[in-house]
Amino acid sequence: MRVLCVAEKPSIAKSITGILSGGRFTTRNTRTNFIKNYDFDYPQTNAHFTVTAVAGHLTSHSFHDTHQSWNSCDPFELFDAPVKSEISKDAKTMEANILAEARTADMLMIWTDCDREGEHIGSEIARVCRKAKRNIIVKRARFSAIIAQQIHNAAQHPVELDQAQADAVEARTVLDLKIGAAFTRYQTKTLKALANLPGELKIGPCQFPTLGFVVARYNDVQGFIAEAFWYIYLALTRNGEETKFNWRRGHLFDMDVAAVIYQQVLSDVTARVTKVTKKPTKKWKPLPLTTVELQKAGSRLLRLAPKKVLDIAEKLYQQGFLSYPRTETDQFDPQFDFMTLINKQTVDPAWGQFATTLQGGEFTPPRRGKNNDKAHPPIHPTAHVGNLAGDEKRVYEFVTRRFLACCSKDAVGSQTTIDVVCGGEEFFTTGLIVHERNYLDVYPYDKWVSHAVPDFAEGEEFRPSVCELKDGETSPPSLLTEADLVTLMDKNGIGTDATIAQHIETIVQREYVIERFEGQVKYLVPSTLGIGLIEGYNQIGFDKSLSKPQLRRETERAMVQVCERNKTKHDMLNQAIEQYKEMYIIARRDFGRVITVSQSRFLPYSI
DNA sequence: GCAAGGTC
Repeated sequence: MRVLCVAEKPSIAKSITGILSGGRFTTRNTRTNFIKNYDFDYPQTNAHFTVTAVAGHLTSHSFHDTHQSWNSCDPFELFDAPVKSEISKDAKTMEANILAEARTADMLMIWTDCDREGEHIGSEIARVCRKAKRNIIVKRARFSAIIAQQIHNAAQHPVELDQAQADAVEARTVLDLKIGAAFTRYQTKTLKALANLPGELKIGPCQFPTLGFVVARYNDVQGFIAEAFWYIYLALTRNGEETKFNWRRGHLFDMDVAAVIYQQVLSDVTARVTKVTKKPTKKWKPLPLTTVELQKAGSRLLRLAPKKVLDIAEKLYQQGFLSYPRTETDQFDPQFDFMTLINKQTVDPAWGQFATTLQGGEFTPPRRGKNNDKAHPPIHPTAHVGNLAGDEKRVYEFVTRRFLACCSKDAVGSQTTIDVVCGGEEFFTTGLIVHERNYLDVYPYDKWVSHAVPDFAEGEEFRPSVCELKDGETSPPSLLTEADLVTLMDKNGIGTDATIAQHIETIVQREYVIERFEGQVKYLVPSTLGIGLIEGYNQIGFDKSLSKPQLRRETERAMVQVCERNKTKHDMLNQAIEQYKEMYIIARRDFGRVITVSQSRFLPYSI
């Protein structure tokens, strides 16, 4: 029996080979530089195994010649035009490899990631192998972590490929192409005549809402009207130290009411301590690291663009320093071997000492988040490396410190709250004493510092040194940062962990969005072009405007229904296409308004 | 010449 195993990427092929072969295997090169074929015997199932890989999807989708050219048809026709799927140019040599290997194999065992895209890639691989050998047995190995026991179990008990998941991905792929092509061709043709545009106005179902978020926040900032408020401020200076008290009411927007209360307080300005509460408190250590969290942290703490952080993590992964950097999982497998990885870090001059204390008994299992993609563990260092420089060093350091922090203990402190009453009004102040820093010692990105309050006794009375009616005003929301945008996209299901950063980079490259620095912080502001497009589409009055996340969220939901077999891929495709067609028709009917809004925006092209 | 999703 000869079994051909095909993984989604070379690294997985290598890992499962190492486990299944027990380290005894031979390696053959293929015509694709980075893909190897591994051969070995697997006595457990009395089979000869060949393990290889592809690199993601093998096929790409396009229109037939009749609709390929921009002048071949009205863009609207694209919604109903047939779409063909072909092996993409880059994938030809990978296809040739698995074709050749499949010819002499009895069974194909698919080892792609256990997610929707993995199931679809599996279906692409199966199609190629059946072309080489019509009656090849097709099986799928199911595993949720690269752990010896799981990999052996998957190899010995393969299951069937899940066609429903592959169908869901197929439907989305076709849908995205049609939407992207129809709207891109239409708005480019219509608006290009107007202004001196640099090229095509490319747009797609993820680009629309991503840009929409940036414009919406910009409008919130522009349209913000500050509101005045009033509050009573109380302070006590004792032994040269000032303690500030907060008003329980926070602040009031009605000056007259605030003034009346203030007068009442002034009638008796003796403050009495009603309660002194001292309670233990903790600062929780961080959750295991996902891609989205890495990007947010990278943007906020390291000031690196999300795409840049992911590119660096990718490179460190390829060098064997980090685990796979695209993961939604924020819980470690219970069998995860923490100690071996912690041991590797004990030699580091900066955090080695801390790793040693974890080794010596301070280790505590990481917190468990709510997400598990069943394909990859949280991001962690897989080896120690001491000779990195620049941004690579900073990203590696962040991931490593985060991992060690996860394996450490929460910080422990105690919080003191002092409640006082003055003139019938309640005020309070709090103090914090940090007793054990624990994970904070290795994770300087979190701040938690003691701020003591003087000793107050219950029942104690004092005369405040300050009692004033102060005013202030509400402050505008801040412009969107990249970290904010990643959060919004993640929450609304726009893009995936692997593509969110890409989408952000795309709208910047297309000049719909401009990066604006205020000090060290980078904000995203829409360009005149970006505002013109989004406001134009919004003015048309879609309740499900293309600039809002709703339509994309519905696509995501429909995919889940297809996966659960509550909907066919044809129904999903037809229903979604009908909705986008409707948007398109309204846009075309009212596009004059888009043009009016756009014209003033487009002419002064750059900001 | 259009997208979004994989990964190199």
